[in-house]
Amino acid sequence: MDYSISQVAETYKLSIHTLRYYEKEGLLPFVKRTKSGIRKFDETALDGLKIVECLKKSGMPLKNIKQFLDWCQEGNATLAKRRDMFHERRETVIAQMAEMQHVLDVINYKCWYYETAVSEGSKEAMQNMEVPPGLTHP
Amino acid sequence: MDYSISQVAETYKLSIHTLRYYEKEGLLPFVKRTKSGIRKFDETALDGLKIVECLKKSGMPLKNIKQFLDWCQEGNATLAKRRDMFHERRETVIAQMAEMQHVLDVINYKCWYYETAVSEGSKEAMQNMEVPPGLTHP
DNA sequence: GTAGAAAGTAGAGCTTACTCTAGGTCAAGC
DNA sequence: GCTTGACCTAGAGTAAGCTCTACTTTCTAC
Repeated sequence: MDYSISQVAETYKLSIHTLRYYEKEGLLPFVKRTKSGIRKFDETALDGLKIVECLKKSGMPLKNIKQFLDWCQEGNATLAKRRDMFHERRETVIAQMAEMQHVLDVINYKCWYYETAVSEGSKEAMQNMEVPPGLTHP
Repeated sequence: MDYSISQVAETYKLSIHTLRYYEKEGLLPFVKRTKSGIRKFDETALDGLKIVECLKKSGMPLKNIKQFLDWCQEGNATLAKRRDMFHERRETVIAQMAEMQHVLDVINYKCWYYETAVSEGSKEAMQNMEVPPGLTHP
């Protein structure tokens, strides 16, 4: 079953412009065309798009995602590169999640702080910027 | 104790340019100056920078961070707005962490896939784009 | 008091990732 | 066969977040 660009845009919450841009940048090598030039997305093309989206969400720049897709086209010779890339991605994502947990700790503290400040009324000028030690880097 | 812009840049892994840019954008309202115009960062200024960094890492655009800092300057009248902002931030960060876990699941699958593909040698043309169902959105 | 490092300003330039416009083509329904 | 809507391309424009340049001033050490 094939999908049109507008159906894919709808499903993946990307604009049609963005999908065309991705293809121009070499991020959608599996998208085919009808004889009259209209794009058709089959399951392989959609799986490719899913990987692009996944890598993008992992914080990878589009040009590196294109690099990966180029390796895919080159066949088995690049298997080790691709494996190493996913290992590196895994480390990056794990580090990001740890950082996000840290950010969440600070935000939770701030939520508590402002809940207290609001419920106590405007007791004193609360212009506080403090963060408990251990919740931030240095 | 006060710190110079270069010490702060070093400690927080930001460029001097970036710190000056942040100040210009109103993101560092607690930074003071010597009589000759040289910036000095005290504990309050550093706490302010920590919050900016935290909000930035949470994915908040700089102009919204500035909005928050403006509210801080306005005093108690904005306490509820600030509380609501941190609640909204918390929801966003929690959603992002869930999404990152999902991304990590896909990457872990890909790590396994490529480890297998590499160790089995170039058995067949592995140009696979597949992702197990349930690991991606639609 | 002078060299050189480090600070300052204003403003131009860059990168990434879109986003939009103009103008043309194609397919389906009347 | 003609309208209408979805598709196409090429290329210009935009927003965010830096990053750099040019030039001046200030601080530190000899």
